Formats: sequence, structure tokens, C-alpha cells
Amino acid sequence: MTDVYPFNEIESKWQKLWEKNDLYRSVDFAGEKYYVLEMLPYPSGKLHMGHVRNYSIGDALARYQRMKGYNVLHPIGWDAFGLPAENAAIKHGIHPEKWTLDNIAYMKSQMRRLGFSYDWERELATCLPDYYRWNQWFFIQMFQNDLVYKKTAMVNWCDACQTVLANEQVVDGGCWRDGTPVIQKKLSQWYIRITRYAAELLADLEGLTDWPERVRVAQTNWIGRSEGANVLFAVDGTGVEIEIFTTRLDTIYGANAVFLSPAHPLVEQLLENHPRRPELARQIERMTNQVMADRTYQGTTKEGIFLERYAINPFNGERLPIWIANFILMGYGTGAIMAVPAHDQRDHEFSRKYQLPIRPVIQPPPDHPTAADDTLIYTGYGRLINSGLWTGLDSATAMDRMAEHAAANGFGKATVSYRIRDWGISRQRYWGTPIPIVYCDHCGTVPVPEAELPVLLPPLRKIDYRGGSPLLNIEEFVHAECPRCRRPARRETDTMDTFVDSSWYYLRYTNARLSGNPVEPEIVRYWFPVDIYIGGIEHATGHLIYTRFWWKMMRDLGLVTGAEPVNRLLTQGMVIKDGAKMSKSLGNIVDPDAIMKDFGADTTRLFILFASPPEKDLDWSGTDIKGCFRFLNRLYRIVRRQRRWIAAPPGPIPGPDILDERQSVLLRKTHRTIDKVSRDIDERLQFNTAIAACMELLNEMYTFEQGGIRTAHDQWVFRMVTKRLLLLAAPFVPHLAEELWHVIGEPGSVLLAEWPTADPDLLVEDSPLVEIPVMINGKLRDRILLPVEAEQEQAVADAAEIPKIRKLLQEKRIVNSVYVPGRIINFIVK
RNA sequence: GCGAAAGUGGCGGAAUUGGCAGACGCGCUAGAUUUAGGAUCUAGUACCUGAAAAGGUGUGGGGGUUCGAGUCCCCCCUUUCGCACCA
Repeated sequence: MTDVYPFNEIESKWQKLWEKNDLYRSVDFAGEKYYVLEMLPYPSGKLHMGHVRNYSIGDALARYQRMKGYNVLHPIGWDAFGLPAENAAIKHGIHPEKWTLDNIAYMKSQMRRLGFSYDWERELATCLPDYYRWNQWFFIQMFQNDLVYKKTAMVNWCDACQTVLANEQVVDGGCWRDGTPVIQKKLSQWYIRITRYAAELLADLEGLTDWPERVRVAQTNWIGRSEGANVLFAVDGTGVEIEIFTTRLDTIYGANAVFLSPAHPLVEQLLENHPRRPELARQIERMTNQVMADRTYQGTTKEGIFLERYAINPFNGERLPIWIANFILMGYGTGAIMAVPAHDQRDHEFSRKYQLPIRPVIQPPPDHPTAADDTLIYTGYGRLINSGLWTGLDSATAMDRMAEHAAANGFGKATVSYRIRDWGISRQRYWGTPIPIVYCDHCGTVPVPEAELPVLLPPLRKIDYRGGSPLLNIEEFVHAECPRCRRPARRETDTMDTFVDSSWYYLRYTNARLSGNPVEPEIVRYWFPVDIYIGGIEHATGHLIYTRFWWKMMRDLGLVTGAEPVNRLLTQGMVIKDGAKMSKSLGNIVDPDAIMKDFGADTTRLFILFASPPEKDLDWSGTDIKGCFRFLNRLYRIVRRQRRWIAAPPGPIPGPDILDERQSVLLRKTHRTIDKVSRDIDERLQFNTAIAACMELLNEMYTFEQGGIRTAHDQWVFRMVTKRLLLLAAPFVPHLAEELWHVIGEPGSVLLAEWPTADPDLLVEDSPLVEIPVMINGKLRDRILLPVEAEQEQAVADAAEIPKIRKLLQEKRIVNSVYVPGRIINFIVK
């Protein structure tokens, strides 16, 4: 391509100067703050278009708020622990640390070439001991506050990654990273008690009014609160009691069985002294394995194993058979339920299969199809029947009173269950934060004392991933001294889930070099909450719940104040190509380096903001980007063409009243553009329309130029527009805006210039006449020029006199006429 | 199955409070300029009928509210996303 503006020269020139002048350093406590946060990238090798989008949005906002006069915090870091580094080590024999740091260096150079305005003094990488020691510190605080514990349980296991996955990392039954089907394994693992915060995490969602609705909905579902009751069923002839959870205590008279999860801890006790114990145990084991294999598959047929034991319904004394049922989840409620086949679809299906009796206890409405078809069931609320002394009550009253009754008699109580589980953080991998725990034969599980942190990752000599954590194979690491009794002990060899790293990194930016503490509370108080957080929707339930939890946990440790860390959340859409997500296998990847080479950083950033509103997916188009490039070239040319007199000292400022028609039009257009761009960025986060408005303004400048720029007033208006447009464009295309700012002789950096304000008087037309559409029966027929303050009667009369309208109204009867001043005239005729 | 979001020209997308649908950009058409153009400038560009003037149709489909609906209400279709045996 020839005849294009020298973006390479311009961009590298200003990048160097900005860096030299330290333009993006944020100083604590310097005025009113604004914190722009973007999700930190995983250093996978190169930036992809999704990163460019994420950071272009953030950078535009950061630059805008700086120009608005805020003290802006705009940091970046690296989510630097994780599996790909290890996979690279296995494949290419590179040490994970070298691989990671090399990638960081390259991606950082890309960010610099894109011209993002980060305060690099605050950069952090989570794989460095300076950072991960604080993960360990938090772990110990939580350990001391009973917020972290170890238990043996069934866990999600990815065979390809050779590690455990959190529930949040299992997607459609497969590993979130590589899709490998997840299997269940019984392992001893560390868990964070996030469930202790379930109620608060749910309740505080209400206050997050500037978060997207769908994120709040996703989190609400994920936390999954349900109100109900726990009820104790005594097992006949034993001292054992089974606690069930139900949301429908009102249906307890319809219970025909008690179902246990195959993984229920009481199963073993119930089989004690059982005549058929070996056979039942075998069946249960088979079911357990089958459940694991099918865990995510809903269509699985209901299977049961009758234990030949009975439980007593405490409400009516009925003896109910106890079954193991394959669809009962151990992780929800108590892992045991009462079966009510008349009012629950699953229990019904099960009871029909095994021919258990079905007794309705809720009266369905008269028109409900249950009456005609007994394979249908009624799951709604209603009046109780067949329910002893509770008969006749409505469901809601019954549930309340029955829970009170159970509590008074010591066999139950109203409870709330949550779907969210505790957060399993153990990972059997090398490249993560070592869990700071030592196992001592004499002292048990001992946390590493704060003074002995960090527990450093040992140098990795031999890469051996089979058979548990690689750290297990490093003897110097495993052999430790008990911090308490100083006798030989064994070190924990699992590392932490990397979501731990990303749960608090945004706090560390407030002082990334701090030693002695993870954060300084006063500085955190100054910068928080985050004013806007920008990142992918895929983190709606994982990272964004962990982050909220972590903040609340830190608040309870006295480190931060306030309920929530993030005020406003912007979830950007994906960058796709040809209707599909960019991926190596599809071969539809667009490389940011290639685009920057052809068009420069400004065009790349401008296009990615212009092509689509941030929340929506963006279909990358190789031709549409030319439009943005053309716009910048046009801007460059017109400013250069007129630069001599624009740069000349301006004369006196003429009042708007002495401007001629076309000068006035351009002046007003400018102010409307200022108003639109400001509101689009600030309120709506709609960069595409803001940029479109800038394009319109440039088009007007071309029209104006065509008409000639001769008089002092022509020049005054044109100079004014040029300056304003450069200011408005600066958040999107900082390099070119800066270059042209200097071309027109402005001193200082455009990036530090004040954001322009719109004069409200210039937002409305000053013409005494206004053109308004004239409709007949809601159909546009013509337009009319009317005085702004025209009265209804006059307006309608004038409109009816327009020749075209008069013709159309002939032989018609006007039933009604509507006049909305400044908006519309509408004749209703017959 | 449950929940949420979306559906507008050839394409990406505008329409912020119910008031002129299609801003802006791509593409396309014509003209100018140019040695040339995949550069630049100008004009045009929803669809149908028509030489034109003009008329008709039009925001997934159907109904409704309203003087007036892309926008509000009801039903349906399609797509995408989230949850998915949660008792």
C-alpha cells in the first residue's frame, strides 16, 4: 500500500517519549482515583485478538478517565503458574520458569507496541516467590481460622493433566483445558471453606447493580440456595439415624422410601451384620463406578439397591424401606432424601420401576391433568390431604409449622442448602504455589510458620509426571523438618490451584513490591473498589466468585474494608472469525503482530473497538479494518494540509452569533459530538458509536474544507474542531492523536490535556424553525418547517395546507390530529 | 428440561425516553483525478413496481396495546450462552 500515513515512525516515536516521561505512573493518594482493571493474561506465548480487545477497551477507559482529571490506576500482570508451562517442559525440555519468563518478555513487548498505558512499576508475575509467598501466607491465615481443611473425597480427575480439577473447572463433563472426560477418584485434598460465605456471596449480588445481569444470574445459579428442612429418620432396630434434606416437608406423609447416595458414609454401617452384606457391597460398588462414569449424563435410568433395612418416618411412624439410588448426589444436601413419588418426577419414575406404593398428599388443582393420566404427577403447591393433623393446610403454612414441630421434638429443623461446594485447591503438579504444610508423625499436620515463608519451588532437574505430584519425586523437597518438634517430617507435595493466584492479584497492584505484608491497608482503601473490571464472560462463575470470596475473607482478616472489590464489571465478547472461535485447529487465527505490521497499533485498536459493542462477539473482518485505516489517513491528511494556519496564533474568539450558517453548523456538530462521545464512553461503554461519531465529525470537516477555509471565522471554527476531534480520538488512537496535536503546535501531551466539554447551548439547533415529519395514519408523507414554539392549532393547520398533504386529505374525514412539538404531526383520517 | 440473551440491508452494526428505521463502516455502482490503482475525491446504494414522478412493502412469524411500535404486552419459531437427576 502506498500513500499511507507513517504509522510505524509515529507510533515508535511516541512510545519512547511517553515511557521516558513516565506518563502512566500512578501515585498513591494523588487526587480523586479511578481504578481500571483488566483480567491478567496467561503468558501462553503471544497475545491473541481476545487480549487485544480486552486491553484496548481498558486502555481507552484509562486514557479517558485520565483526561477527565482522575488519578488513574491501570496495572497489568501475569497469571504465570499453570499447566502449559509444564507441558512445554515435557515436550521441549525447557524449564517451566524459563518458558514462562520468555513468554512474558515477548508479550510485554507486544503490549508496548500496542501502546497500552500501563504503570509497569506495578507489574507482577504470580510465579515469582515475591508473589506466591503471599498465597502461602493467606493459606496459613485460613488454616488458623478453620477456612481451609483437608479431607478425603471423590474428586474430579483429568487423566491428561494428571491432576484434580475444581467443580468450576469441569465443563460438560470434561476438563476445561483440554476436554478430556473427567473421572472420579478418591483422594485426600485441601479445601477452602467457600461455602461458609455462600449466603453472603448470594446476598451481596443484589448490590452489584453495575454487573451484567447474566453474570449475577450465573452466580445465583451456581451458589444455588434452596430453603427446606433436615429431618432425622431412625433406622429400625439400630441406633443409626439418617438425616435427609427436603424442600418439600409438606409432602412427608407421601414418603414411601428413604434414598441414600451410593457414596453415603452411613452405607457401611447399615451393612454391618447384614446377612447379604458381601453381595450388597458388590452391587453398591458397581453402582458407584457406574455413577462416576455417567456423572454428568442426565438420561441415565434410575437404579436402586434395596438394603432390606427400614427407617421410621418421624411424622407418622411409618416404616419406609431404605434404598441406595444412583441419582442421589453426595455433594448436595445431606446425600439422603425421602422419596415422595406422587409429587416428584424422579421419585415417581423410581417407584414405578420398583413398584413402590404411591400416595398423593397434595391436592392438585381441579383442571390439572393428573386426574386423567396417572403417569403424570403434580409437583406444585396446594392443600394437604392424607396428612394427619396437617391435612387442609396450604403448603407454605404446612412447611413452616411442620419444621417447627420437628424442631420442638428434636428430629429436624428448617435449613438452607447450597449447591456450591467447598473449593478444592490441591493440584498434583509442579508449576504452582507449594502448599505450606508439613506432616509430622508426632505433631500431625503442621502449617509452615510465617517466618519460614516462602516455601520455594525446588529447582526441577528431572521431569517426571507419572505417579502423583512431581514434587513427590524430589527428595530434598519432601524431606523436611517439623516446624514444631524439629524432628524429620514430610512436606506436602501438592501445589495450589492457579485460581488462588488470580483471586487477589488486583490488590497486590497497589504495592507490588511490598515485603512484610501482602498489601498495605491504607493504600488499598484509597484505590478500592475497582471502578471497572474488564474481562471474559467465561469467568462468570469461577474466577469472579473466588475473587469475591477472597475479598470477604480478607475483610474478615481486617485487611480490607467494604463488601465487594469490584464496582462495575464489563464482560467482553469473543473475537471470532468466519463464525467460529479462533483456533489453531480451524486455522482461522488472526495474529495481532501481522495486523500491526500492515496497519499499525492505532488502527488495530480502533477497529477492534469499532467493529462491535464490547459485550458482543466480534467477527473479525480483514476488509472492514480498512475503513478504520482510511479514517486515520483522512484525519492525518486534513490536519497536515491545514496545519500552517491551525498552528498560527489564534485571533480573538468570535461569539457564535456572528458565525455564518456553515460555520455554525460545524460548531454545533462539534459540540454534539463531544457530548455523544463522552456519554458513550462513560455511561454506555459503547465505543463503536463513539468512534462512529468521530467519523461523522471528520466527514463534516471535509465538507467544510470543500466549501473553502478563507475568513478568520472559517479558520477559527476549523481550528476549534480539529483540536476537539484530536482530544476525542486520543483514548482510541493515542499515537496519531499525539502526533497531530504536535503538528498543530499544541504544547504538552494530548494524553494529559483536559477532556473537552460540550456547551449545552450549542447542543440544540438555534434556528427558529424546526423540520418535523407529517404523517397520515402513522405513515410518513412529508415534512414541514415550523416555528419551534408553534401551537397545536397553527401547526396542524399549516401542515394541512402543504399541497401534498392537502391532496391526500381531500375526500377524507379527519378524525383526530396529533401534534407533539418538535417531534411529529399525525393526521388520523377515515 | 429450567434459566438468560439475541434475531434489523449483500455484510459488521446504529436507532439512548414509544415519535422520520438503516447512523458509521465495509462492499457495490457511477463520475472525477491519475501512467496505473487494491490510492484519493464526489455522488448514489433496504426491497418491489416504475423511464421518471411517485407508489407499495419492510426490523424472525402471528396477534395485541397506542394517534404512532425495531422499541411495550401475549403466543410461536430460530440461534447462542449458562445450569442441568440439586431432592
